[in-house]
Amino acid sequence: LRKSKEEAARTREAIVAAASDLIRKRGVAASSLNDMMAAAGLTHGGFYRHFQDKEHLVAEALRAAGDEVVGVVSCNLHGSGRKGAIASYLSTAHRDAAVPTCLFAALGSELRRSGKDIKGVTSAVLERLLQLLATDGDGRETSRSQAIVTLSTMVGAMVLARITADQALSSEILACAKEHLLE
Amino acid sequence: LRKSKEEAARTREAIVAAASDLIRKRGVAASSLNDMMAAAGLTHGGFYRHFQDKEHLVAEALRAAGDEVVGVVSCNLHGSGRKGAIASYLSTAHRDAAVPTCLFAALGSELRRSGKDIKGVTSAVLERLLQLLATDGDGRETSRSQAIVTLSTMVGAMVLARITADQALSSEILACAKEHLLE
DNA sequence: TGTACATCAGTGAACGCGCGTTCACTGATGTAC
DNA sequence: TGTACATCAGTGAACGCGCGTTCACTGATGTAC
Repeated sequence: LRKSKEEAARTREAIVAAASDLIRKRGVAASSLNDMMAAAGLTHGGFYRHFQDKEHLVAEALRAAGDEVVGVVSCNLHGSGRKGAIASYLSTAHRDAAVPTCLFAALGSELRRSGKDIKGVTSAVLERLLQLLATDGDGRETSRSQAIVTLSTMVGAMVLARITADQALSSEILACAKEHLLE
Repeated sequence: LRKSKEEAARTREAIVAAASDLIRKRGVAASSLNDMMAAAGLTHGGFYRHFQDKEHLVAEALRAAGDEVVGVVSCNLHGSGRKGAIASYLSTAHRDAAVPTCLFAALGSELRRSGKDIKGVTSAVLERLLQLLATDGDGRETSRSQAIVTLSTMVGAMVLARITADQALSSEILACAKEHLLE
């Protein structure tokens, strides 16, 4: 049942997209090839027609997730300015999203133990995010160190808000971080 | 080869301590019972004489790790004040430690997907850390919302500093966060 | 205090399972003439 | 344009492995008398 080149390329993209979502939902280790292929509507056997091994798919999926978070933040920056982008990131909607947008908050501690290729991918995403945040919605430059602190606070607040079992504390963390970053 | 009650209790503590270290090094999922028992100098078969199942050990190990981070921060606060405690947390030594002190920075994204028992343990640790940070080294109260923002920035900066493959960027993140939090 | 027996901490083999990976196979697609 | 054949996307069974968990066993510890 060979597929046309266009169809095969679409299949590959579907696998990457499914992997990108599943990995942000469950983490890298807990996302099996079987699960990711099934999420793309395929059986596991065909995986190696598209990717060398699991690590290569993970790297591509994280690159896709990185493009997405950079795109969303960029879009929010240009649409609602620096404050709007921060408020959107620190919203309960982002905290509770079935597929978290930000791969750093979703995967941070797992990415630390990844191999060089994956670390390279996520480092590039981090650098792009910092450059984005070092401009406000109208393209004016703010300082790089301010961007670093802002992103650190955003990611840390989201990680802590998702850890706690106490809903009131979780919302309090997001609210405090938001209020502080919006001055 | 039955052991005395005291010896058995010491064994149990050793397992919890070994698990606490290994889990912060490698994460929960990547720490097998076999590895944790071996780290305590035992074989895997005896595990169920001490714990009901893996999840119960993980919960205890995280409680122990929580006690440790609360202890370290408390000690630093009383020894070198608020600024000293923050500087110590955001040091490259903490970033590169074989066994990370802070379980939130080390395990944040994995804890999010844990069961209720484990979330309860980590929530309690988070609350204790916030109460600690809401006092300075001399016992004076600062605001709770400030403690939340400070801890968010600390955890986020450590997560990001550990993710990046770029050593210069990693150190820059820690330095920026430190400078900002120390005013 | 001594003796006989029950308890149980720890060992090492075994289990069922899901993992990443491989492979023989199918049949539509792509290519050479 | 039509025909013959090579290619390869996708399927489903199979592999070796490590996982969490169970279990028969050992022999020192704890207990009853």
